[in-house]
Amino acid sequence: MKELSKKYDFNEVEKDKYEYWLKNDYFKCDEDSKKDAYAIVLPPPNVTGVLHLGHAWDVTLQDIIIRYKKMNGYDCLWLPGMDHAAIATEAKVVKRLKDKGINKYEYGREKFLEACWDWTHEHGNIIRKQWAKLGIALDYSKERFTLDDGLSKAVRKVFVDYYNEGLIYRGEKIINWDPEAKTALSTEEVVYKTVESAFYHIKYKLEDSDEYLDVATTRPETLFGDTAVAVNEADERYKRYVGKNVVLPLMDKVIPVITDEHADMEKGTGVVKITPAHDPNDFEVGLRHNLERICILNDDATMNENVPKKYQGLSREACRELVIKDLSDAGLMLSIEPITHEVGHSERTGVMIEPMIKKQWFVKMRGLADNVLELQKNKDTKVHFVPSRYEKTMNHWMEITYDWCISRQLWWGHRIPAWYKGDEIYVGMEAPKGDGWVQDEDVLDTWFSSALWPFATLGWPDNTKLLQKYYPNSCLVTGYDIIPFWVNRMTFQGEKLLGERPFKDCLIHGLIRDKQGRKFSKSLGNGIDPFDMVRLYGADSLRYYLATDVAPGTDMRFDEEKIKATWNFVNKIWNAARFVLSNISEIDSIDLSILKPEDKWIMSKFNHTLKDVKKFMDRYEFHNAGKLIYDFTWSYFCDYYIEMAKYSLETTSTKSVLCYVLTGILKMLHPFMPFVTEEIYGLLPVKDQTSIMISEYPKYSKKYIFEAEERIVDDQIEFVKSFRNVKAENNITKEMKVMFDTEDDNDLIVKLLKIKDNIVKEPLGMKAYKVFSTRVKAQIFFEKVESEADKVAKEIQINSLKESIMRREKLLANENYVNKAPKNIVDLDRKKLQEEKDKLQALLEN
RNA sequence: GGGCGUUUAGCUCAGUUGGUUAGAGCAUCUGCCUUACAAGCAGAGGGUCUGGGGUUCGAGUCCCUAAACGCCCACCA
Repeated sequence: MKELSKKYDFNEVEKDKYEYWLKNDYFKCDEDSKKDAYAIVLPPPNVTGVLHLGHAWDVTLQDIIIRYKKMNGYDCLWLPGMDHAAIATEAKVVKRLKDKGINKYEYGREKFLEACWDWTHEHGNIIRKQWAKLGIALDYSKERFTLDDGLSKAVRKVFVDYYNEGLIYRGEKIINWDPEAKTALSTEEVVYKTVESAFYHIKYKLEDSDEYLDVATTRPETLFGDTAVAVNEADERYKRYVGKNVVLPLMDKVIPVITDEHADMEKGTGVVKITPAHDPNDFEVGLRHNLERICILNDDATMNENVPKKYQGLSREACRELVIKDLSDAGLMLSIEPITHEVGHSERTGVMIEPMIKKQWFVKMRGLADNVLELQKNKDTKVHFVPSRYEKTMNHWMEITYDWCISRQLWWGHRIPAWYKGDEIYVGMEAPKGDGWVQDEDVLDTWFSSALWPFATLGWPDNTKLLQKYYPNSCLVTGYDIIPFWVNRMTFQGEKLLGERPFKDCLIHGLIRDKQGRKFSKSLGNGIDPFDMVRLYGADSLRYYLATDVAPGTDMRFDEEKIKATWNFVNKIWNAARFVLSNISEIDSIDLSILKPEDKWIMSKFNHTLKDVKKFMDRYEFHNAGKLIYDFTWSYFCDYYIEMAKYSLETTSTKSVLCYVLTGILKMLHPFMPFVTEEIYGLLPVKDQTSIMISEYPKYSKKYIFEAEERIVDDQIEFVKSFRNVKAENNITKEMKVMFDTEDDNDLIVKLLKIKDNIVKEPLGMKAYKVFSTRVKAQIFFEKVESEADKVAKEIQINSLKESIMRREKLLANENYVNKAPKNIVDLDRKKLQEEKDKLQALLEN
């Protein structure tokens, strides 16, 4: 038998396990098997970088589900993959090339894409190694990439079909422009930040008059694009100006004063400048009044040729300063009122978003979203969120959603399958026949392809075996921050294209923060590399910590001390196993036909625990399941059963129970700690499989519930605890004499108390002090000289007992309580009352 | 401006459908090298559950209300 190290050595244990699992194909699904299917698609990490703690958390939860379901007899598919992350990866590659002195546009589309593929392969390999470190059971034979041929085909199919159905259209609208990445964005890719700014009150003089309108704006530099000034029709203050013209400051130009519902009498001065090309509301106003749209910005947010020469080429910031100065110099600036307000920034590049009018491709959302809302009304068709409150996040989005701008002015991504020839347009799976067709330069939003992930990875649009068996997926696991980007879109796409929800359950977790509750960020330098934690404490410790620290859906504050504590737990298991293994090496079967009371006790406890653990596992409440296993293992099994077992190690039942329960613990723990459980399982003399991964999850068995023995041993333990307490408080040493008086067989108590050598038969003197219990019908006497402090302590104890007795008597005298409360609760109170009375009696006698 | 979450021991977190005197880990204090584990064992102290009101025999748990912190959504010129 292999000599096990005293201290748990995760390096030794985790070495080679992953390769072993892979080699034996334990991670592979079997689409031909008759077993029920259980499928999860991995949220594909961006190939932008490497995995962080959030990923580790996300994949650990999924691995726990997969391993648990596998052990429960399901044919499991866990499909891995990565996301090409169009804008994010493109930004990284642009920067890498720039560092080498290469400009993207001079480099050319083809070579640039090669550089992107290089980047993808590099980071893909790193990510695969990281997955292996964490021990996650991914079926690599099914691995996909959001930009591979299959996904590309699916993307084109959706695009073409939607186009033909009128669900995808090309149009000129105000979109969110990222002047850094020089691309359009969707509303989800815009994050609002509070910015210090000001309301600039500007004089718009009436034509041929000294009168003026006070126009307030936060963006004075956009006045060059103004084509009207609007007031509300009902606004008495401005009625007389309607239909007249005002002179646009700094421009030799007049624009009309119009009435429009958009002008709110309550807001500002009630006069609003209309810039149809740079504001979504103004765009609508412009449509209603047929106003000219003057774009005043270049794609990099510098001023273009539509502004006066002196401002051309300036950045929007520089232009604003100059405009303010020029307005002030001209006496046209009425006042500057400082404010803070929310301004949209690009989620990726961080720069301020410029609303611009552009021709882009859109998905018409209303119908698609309504379909989801309809299906969410029925429990058989809805996506079940865990925790359920996140359903509201999705539904709200479905209610307010806008048409989705899907075209991106990038190169890295799925190129839009549209071709142009003059005014003609062709949308199709392949390039049209004939000369002169030019393909659309743009690519699609990266989320357009990832929205198809739950089914395109299974072969859709072909009706494959995989698709039939594993769609809808059983569960999706992701963070709440991804709901708007991804979960929502997978849902409407799956439901539209396949007529069914993409996954039955959606397990949502939170974000990981640092110990002060701050987000991890590069600028704070508070980032934690999960693989540093793996190096320090092992993957099992990190996994158990991540899976059990918080309840589903809530944020986690990262605490390295807790990973350390988890290592202690693993070490505890390791040593318990060491003890068990060294005592059961010769058994070749498990014989539970004859059991001692303590055997029955631990068997009962094990079965109760198992039942609850399964309940929690099925509900994705891994923090509850983990806690139960922890308590059972440490308290019941290690602290009591193993201690009791030490006195009957030669007995067959003891050996069998030790082996049986240890096996059960390993199996319950395996989804959380795959490495150490696999190691110990491999050393067991009796087991059902070669690998714990493919072994069967323990089954709850009523046969091994022994209520009577459970209660007897519980009572004995209770007695042991109270005497240990007295023993500690009175410094009872090994040498002190005690007398143990019992009616029943309470040998166990003597053993657990380790007082065998202290016991004397003859009665002790008059100063004997007594510990006793009615439950086990036993008393212990020992000599004690009562100090003043003891007397005080005793007095306090007596008083609190009296109080408790009074409280309980009053409660039991309350008819309302006795009649309305459940019987078992009331009975418990009665029992408790009697015990308190006995205890009081004993104290008074001492 | 809407919506959501959090607030429980010194710290980080649990706490099922309301039901014994609210739990865990870490930290603290006391005593132990007891032949699996001193990163361990045996004990102890420490919270009235953010404040206020209500429902109930009974509230950390349900309802109303206030506050602090955080998040999401929203075109405030």
